Amino acid sequence: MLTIDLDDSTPLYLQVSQGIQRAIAGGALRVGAKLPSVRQLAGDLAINLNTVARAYRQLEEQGLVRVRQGRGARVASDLVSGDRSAAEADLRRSLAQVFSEARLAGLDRMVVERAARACLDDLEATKERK
Amino acid sequence: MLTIDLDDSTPLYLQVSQGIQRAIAGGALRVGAKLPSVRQLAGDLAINLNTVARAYRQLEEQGLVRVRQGRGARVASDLVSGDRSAAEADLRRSLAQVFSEARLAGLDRMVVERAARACLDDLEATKERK
DNA sequence: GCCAAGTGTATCACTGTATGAGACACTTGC
DNA sequence: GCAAGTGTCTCATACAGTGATACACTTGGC
Repeated sequence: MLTIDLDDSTPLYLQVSQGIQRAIAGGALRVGAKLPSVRQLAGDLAINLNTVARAYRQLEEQGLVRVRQGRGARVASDLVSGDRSAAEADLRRSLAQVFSEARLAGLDRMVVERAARACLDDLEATKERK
Repeated sequence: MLTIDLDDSTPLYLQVSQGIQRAIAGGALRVGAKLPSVRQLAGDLAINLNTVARAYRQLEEQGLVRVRQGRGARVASDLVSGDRSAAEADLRRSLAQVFSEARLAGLDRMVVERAARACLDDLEATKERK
């Protein structure tokens, strides 16, 4: 469910935390679910346990995960705090960049629209099966 | 047209190159247009000229800009090379992350859809006026 | 032809971030 | 009480980002 790409310039700890974010947003990880231990996940991904620990700490700062020494980490929420309008502004900034890159790469507007719809659908898909 | 946010963790040189990318994708900068000199832009943005130079060099590697010593930099193309299917895969990865973050921030699916459509429209807006 | 002004380039130093190795501390169950 | 499992801390290293400064190329006016 979670993969790491060493060629990607995105820091490993971010690849990990973002992967878990997506799993939570998509419903693959529900509130209360236990995350693998830092050693377990580090072993699976063939990276250092500190790197996983850092990802967990970041998720805890966002309030998505609750980490307790000796006990492991669990999903604490599927909603981060912070005001909506700021989030919407961030969303627009991100989308403007992503769409620009897609168009520069020669992707047609229709292709981009279809990809966007597909991604949104994927996100809801798992969520529905409650 | 181009702004720099020191609080944003995105490297300055990337903020610069991405801003120019967006300007090219949106049509604000047409092929052949001259970019400000590295000193000029660095002065405007209150950053080091090397940082701007690095952004220009990156844009040149992508083939979007042509830089010549002593002569300045011009927009060389509004299309980067590379195959479409890879670009589409990248697009999907990026969108999956951006949408996940938006939903975690509590944004409704409809709000996200509306933002996406608005961003796409903005992108085409300037382009039309030829 | 020369030179001043404008342009990008190269080098060096400094700082902070990312990653990893290893030791430490807490919790649980037997 | 203790062994096994869990997260945390500290230290070291490598590299990326940024800036100051000096260098090299191009153009235009004379």
